This record gives sequence, C-alpha cells and structure tokens, in this order.
Amino acid sequence: MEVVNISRRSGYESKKRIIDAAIKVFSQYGYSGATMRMIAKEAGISVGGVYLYFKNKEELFLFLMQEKTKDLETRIASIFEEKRNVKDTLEKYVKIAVEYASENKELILLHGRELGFTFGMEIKKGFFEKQKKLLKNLIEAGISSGDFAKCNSEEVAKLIMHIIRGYVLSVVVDPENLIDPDECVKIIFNGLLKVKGDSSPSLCSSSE
Amino acid sequence: MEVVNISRRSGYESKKRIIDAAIKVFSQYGYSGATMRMIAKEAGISVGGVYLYFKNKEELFLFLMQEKTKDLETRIASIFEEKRNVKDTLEKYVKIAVEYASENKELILLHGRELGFTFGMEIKKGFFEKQKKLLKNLIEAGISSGDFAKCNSEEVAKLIMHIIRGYVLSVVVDPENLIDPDECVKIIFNGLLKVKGDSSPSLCSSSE
Amino acid sequence: MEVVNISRRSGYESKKRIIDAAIKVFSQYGYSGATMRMIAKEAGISVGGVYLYFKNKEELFLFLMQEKTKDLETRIASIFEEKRNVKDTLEKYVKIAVEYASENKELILLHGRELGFTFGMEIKKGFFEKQKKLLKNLIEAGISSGDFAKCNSEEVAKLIMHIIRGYVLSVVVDPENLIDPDECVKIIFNGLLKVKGDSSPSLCSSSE
Amino acid sequence: MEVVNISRRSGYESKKRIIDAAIKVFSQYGYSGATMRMIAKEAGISVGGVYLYFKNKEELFLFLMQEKTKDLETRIASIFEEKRNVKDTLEKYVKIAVEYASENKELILLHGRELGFTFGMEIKKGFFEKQKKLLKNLIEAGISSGDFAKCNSEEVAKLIMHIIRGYVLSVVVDPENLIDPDECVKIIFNGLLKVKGDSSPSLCSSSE
DNA sequence: AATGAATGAGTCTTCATTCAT
DNA sequence: TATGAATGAAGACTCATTCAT
Repeated sequence: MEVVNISRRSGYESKKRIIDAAIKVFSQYGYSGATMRMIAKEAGISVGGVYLYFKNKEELFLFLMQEKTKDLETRIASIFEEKRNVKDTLEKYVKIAVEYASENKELILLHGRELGFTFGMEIKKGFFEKQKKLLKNLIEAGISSGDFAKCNSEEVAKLIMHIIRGYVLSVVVDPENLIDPDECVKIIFNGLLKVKGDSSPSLCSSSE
Repeated sequence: MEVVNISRRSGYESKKRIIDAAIKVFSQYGYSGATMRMIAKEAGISVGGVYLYFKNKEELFLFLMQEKTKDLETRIASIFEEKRNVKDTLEKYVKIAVEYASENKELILLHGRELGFTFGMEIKKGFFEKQKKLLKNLIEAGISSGDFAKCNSEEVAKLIMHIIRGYVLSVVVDPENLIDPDECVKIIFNGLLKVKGDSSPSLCSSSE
Repeated sequence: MEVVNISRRSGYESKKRIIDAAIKVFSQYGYSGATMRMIAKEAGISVGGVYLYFKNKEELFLFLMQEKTKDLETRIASIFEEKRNVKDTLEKYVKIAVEYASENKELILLHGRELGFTFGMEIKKGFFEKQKKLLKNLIEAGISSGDFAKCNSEEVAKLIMHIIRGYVLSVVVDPENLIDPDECVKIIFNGLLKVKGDSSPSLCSSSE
Repeated sequence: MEVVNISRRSGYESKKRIIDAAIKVFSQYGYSGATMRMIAKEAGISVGGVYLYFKNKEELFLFLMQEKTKDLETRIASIFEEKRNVKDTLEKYVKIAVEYASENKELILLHGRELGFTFGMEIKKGFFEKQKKLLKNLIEAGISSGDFAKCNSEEVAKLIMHIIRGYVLSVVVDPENLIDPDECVKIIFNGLLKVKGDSSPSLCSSSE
C-alpha cells in the first residue's frame, strides 16, 4: 500500500496493484467478506478505479483464480520436463505444491469456499483432473521402473492430492502444525508398518 | 384442550430447529453469505425468534462450532476406549474422521475461513492440539508394540491430520475424487517403495 | 409526509404511503431521476421499508403504471355503460380523459419516457388498443345514427387520442395554455371551415 | 505535409460531432439515462474532449434544446413568408410540425421531462408563446378572409398545438397509431357533425 | 415465546468531472 | 486540442438487528 506517485500510474501498474490487493483481501476475508472498498484501499486506488480494470467483484475474483491456477500449472509442468527419476520427481512435486500453498495461503482455500456460486467450478475441475492424471502416470512409471511396489495408482494419486490439500487447509486452520515435506515424502515412500522379519533400522527413522 | 399450534413450541425445540437450520444454511452459503432470514425461514421461525436464543449471528455461528467440535471429540474418544490393537485403532480413527467430514462437509471448512474474526480460534486450537496428542501417543504405542517402524511420531500425526483435512477440503472442492479410506490406510501402512530385495508381491497391491 | 405514529403502521398503510410518494417523486423527476431514498423519505419510511413492499425500483414503477391504467379504464368503462347519445358520450370521454390527465399529470408522461426500458410496453400497448377500438366503435355508431358525417373512423379515433395526449403533454410542458375541453369538443364537432352558402351563425362561435 | 489524423480535427468539427451524438444519446436514453461516456463514444471523442466544448452535462443538454428550437422556428417562419392562402398555410404548418416531431422524436419529449431542473423553461415558454400567437393570427386571418367560420381563435390555436404535441407523444408512446396529417387536417377543417339538412356527401368522407 | 414490520448502515456499482500528459 | 486514468459522491439494494404487539 505504499504510495507511488499516486495520481499518475500506468494502467498496467494499477491493475497489478489491484490484483495483489485483491489476493490479500479475498484471502483474509473470503469472497463475501471482502469488500471492493477494502481492495481499493489496499491497492491505494479509488473504488471506481478498480472497476476500470475489472467489470465487477465476481470477475476480479475469477481472474485471480485463473491466474493462480495457470501459474501453478506452469511450475508443475517444469518439474516434469527436467526428467529425472520417478522418486525424485514425486518428491519435487509434493514440495512445489506445498510451497505454492504456503505462498498463496487462503486464496487457494477460496477455491473450495463460497459455494452458491457455480463460477470457477470448471477452472478447478480441469485443473484437478490434469493433476490427477499427471500423478497417476508418474506412479505407474514408478511401478514399471521397479521403484514403486505394485499399487492402485489412482488411489495413490488421490492420496497425494489429499495431502497437499490438507496442507493447504492446515496453512489456514492450524499453521503451527504444518508437516515437513521431507518427512511427509518419507512416510509415503516407506509406510508405517515394520517390514516383517526385518530387524535392520527402517528407513522411516528420520529425525534422530 | 387447546391445539398445540406452531407458535407454541418449547424453547428447547425452537433452539434445536434453529441450530439445524443454521448448520444447513451456513454450510451452503458460508458465514457472510448466509443471512439470518434464511436461517429463520429454514427453521420455520420468525427472524426475531432467532434472536431469542442467540444474541447475534456471530454467537450463533460460534455455538455451532463448539457443538460440532464436542460431538467429534466424543466420537473419537469412544474408539480409544473400546479398542485394543493399535493398527485397528488408527484405521478406525481415520475412518471416523473421514466419515465425520463427509457428514459435516462445508461447515468444517468454515472453521478455517471467515477470518477477520479471530473468533473460534481458541476452540479450534484446543481441539487440534488434543487430536495431535492422541495420534502421537497412538503412533508411539504402535512403535513400542512393534507394529510400527520407528519414526517421527509427531510428523506422522501431522500427516494423518493433513490427510483428513485434505479429505475435508476434497469433499467440497473435488467430491468426485475422494480417496477410499481403506486404500488410504493401506498406503500409509505399507508405503510406496518396493522393499529392496523383495520380489514377492508387495502388500500395497490393492486393485488386483 | 405527515408523521403517523411512525414506528407502528399497518402493512397496508405503508404500502399506500409508498405508492403515493412514488407517484409524486417519479412524476417530478422521471424514472432515472427519482431515487429510492427520495421516495422513502417522501413516504416517511426507511429505504429498506420500501423494499418490503416492492422488489425493486422497476417493479414499483410498473405497479404504479398498472394501477393508474386500470383506474382510468374503469372510469372510461363507466361512461359507456350509462348509455346516452353518441355525441354526449364522446364529449364525456374527452372530458374524463382530460380530467384524468390533469390529475395524474407527469406520471402519465412517464408512459412515454424512459426508453431503453422495454418494460411496461405491453401494458401500454394493450390499453391504447382498447381505447382506440372503443372510440372507433363510438364514431361508427355516430355515423350509423346519423349524428356524425361519414368519415374515416380509425383516423378520427386516432385524432381524439392525439388530442388527449397533447393535453397530457401540455399539462407538463405548457400548463398555462391548456385547452378548454368544451371548446375542444365544439371544434371537433363543427370543424373550422365555414359551411358554404351558410350565412347563419356557425355553431363554432363560442366565446362571444 | 503532416497527415491530418483523427486527433487533429477543427474545434468546430468536434463540437458538431458532440452535438449530433448528444442528440442521439439523449433521445434514446433520456437525460438521466444518458451518460457523458456514451455521448463521447458516439461522437468518437474522449470523455475529456466533451468538456472542452461544454462545461457540463446540463449545459450540453440546454444547448441542444436551444438549437432545436431555433431550427424549428426557422422552418415555421419560412412557410409564413412564402404562403398566401390561409387554409394551405395551416395545413402546411401542421405538416411541418408533425414532420419535425417525427424527426426529433424523443428529444422533443425531453423538453417537458427531466424536471426538477427548471432549466430550459424560459426557452420553451418563449417558443410556445410565439407559436400560439402565430397560429392565432392565422386563424383570425382565416375568419376575416371568410375561409374559417367565426370561432374562438385562441382555443383553436391551442387545439392545434395540442394535436401536434399529441403527435409527438404518440411517436414515442404508440408509434403504430400515428395519425395521417392529411386526415387530421381534413377533420379539423370539416368537423365530425353532419351538417343539418345536408344530404350531400360530407367533405369529411375520406377513406372511400 | 413469538412475530414481522421497520430501520439504516453498509455493499456493489455507476458516472460526472478533473487533470497530468 | 485531445486523451483517458483516476476520483468519489451517489444510487440501488441487502441484511443484521430491534421492538411494538
């Protein structure tokens, strides 16, 4: 909300300021709870000014969601490009997703709130479907390569997505108790159960 | 011999009707999105009537949260009382939590949204802390009993809570892709990695 | 705008007050020019109160138009019932219409303003069509009875409607120069032209 | 040898463009309904540009009214100059007025609406007074010349003005039922009543 | 215990007007 | 002369809350 030569800014700059402000405000107060005045004030712009760049509250919100979704998709795509082994890729995936969740905190939560709107549903649906496929393929590649044990790849993909969503929710609900991504991956890889007849130290012993 | 008509309900009954209505309406529209009129209508009571039992919207919402939290705590407590086997207890825990999430869907999400209010924070904090301890103790008991491999019990507890939260979020965001609790538990127990030098079929093979 | 026991009025009374206020305000400022606050204030009611009885500005306006239209239709119907001779009926018709216009002044004008709305068009269309038919039948009855000369009844009906509309418009635009209905009828009946070979005093000589 | 691009228009041309645009927009949307942005866009000029030529919306509207009034006055004056025969002059007068009304449709209506403003009242007043005098003189000339029967010239003048206004209002309200000026003049000239003791076909028989 | 009409502050949104360029 | 981003007051409409009945 720093004042930047308040009366003459480029259109681009103003739009950017509004976007940043909107993310902040929507995140903190939810869709209904956020007001256009709050957003304008946070952006250091007049109320009317916001409407110069976004037709209305709904469109502003939708825009944010699309932007963020695209952004995350790009980041994720990149790890799949730099081909390395399956295990590392999965590890990276979880980390990037979790890191992204931390950055965008509550905004992501809004994906799931403010029902009664149907808007934005398609965006979300598409994104999730894509992610699930990506993960499923990765798991299956892992099975083929002999890295992973045979398992229901669909369910594993879902589990990973659940964990990431759980992380997202925790960021807002219970930020003191976020899981450490490394630990998380370790548990998923090794499981909780003691391998029978195995007296050697389990891989799951992490912190000490 | 008067007819007990609609306006002659016991105070208790009215309060209950309001609570049920409020859960439904808050769940569907979020805190800001829900209106007292909606709630009153859903409860089959006048607007003014609601204020006879709850000072205001905030208090009504808060009351709901407490009720639900208490309810879940009771359910969870019961499995710890009756159970013996650690593995079964954990399995049961996940299932109950997940089932509860399904039942209370969006309402639970409201725990974490509609911020700007600090209200409810203490209730949630306390509840989460208790749950984490419960899980941590369970994990440690599992390690002691030799069921579980040695691991960072704190992180495992967090993971399980994350998964449950992920399930909650998924219920709202992506209900077509909910994980199957059985599969979930299986993966957590066995892990993804193929046990080295093990050519026998992994425990993790679920779908076939 | 007299205060009437401001805090407790019957629903009926409030609605009536709003209607009266709305007529006044819409008449004076036009549809766009009138504000709900003005209307509420004029009615001695809160803004929100107006919305208790009318869904929105448009509906309030529409309601007014319908009411007034129905009212006029009833009045006109009555003169056709009390069957008298054609000439007298026509005379009465003009007078009632003109009188009505005076009473409802600008509101009637709103029928024709505030375009861009299509709303209300059907109401108006129906009303006008009915009136034209009524008048046309009357003219034709006059021709049959030998009271009126043979003429294009359709055009005569239109002319009469035009005159009445002209009166309406004049009420607002140029109220100092309203025609006297008696004079008006006289001219329509007798025409301006001197009847050829007629040296007797014309019926059209009125004021002196 | 510079290219005369769009932004290098003469002040005169710009002003003209604004005027034309304003007429169009005011006519279609009414005073309150029209926005400066609409007008600017229609004129192919920036919002700010409009304010270079007109201090504000009110002044722009006022200017339009004056222009149009002057224009009509000029047209009417011309028929009085060229004409001789009273009957023909009156006929011409009605036709020109009616034609003008058709051309300027709703704009004329704006003369009488959008009150709350007192503005423009003097312009209108003056114009109407002039017109009434013109017509009155014409009628009296007709009486003197023996063309018209003796009658209250003032009232006849008013009637004609009413008819024209009725035509204006009809253009907007009920454009399907506009009177044919020829028919109109015929009725005014001949009247509706059958001349007593006259069995010859009335002059009023128009349609067949 | 219950009602629901009434209130008015607060929301989203529009638009006349200004002004740096 | 011209632009159009920016302003902010004002309008339609909503809704938590009150209170006479």
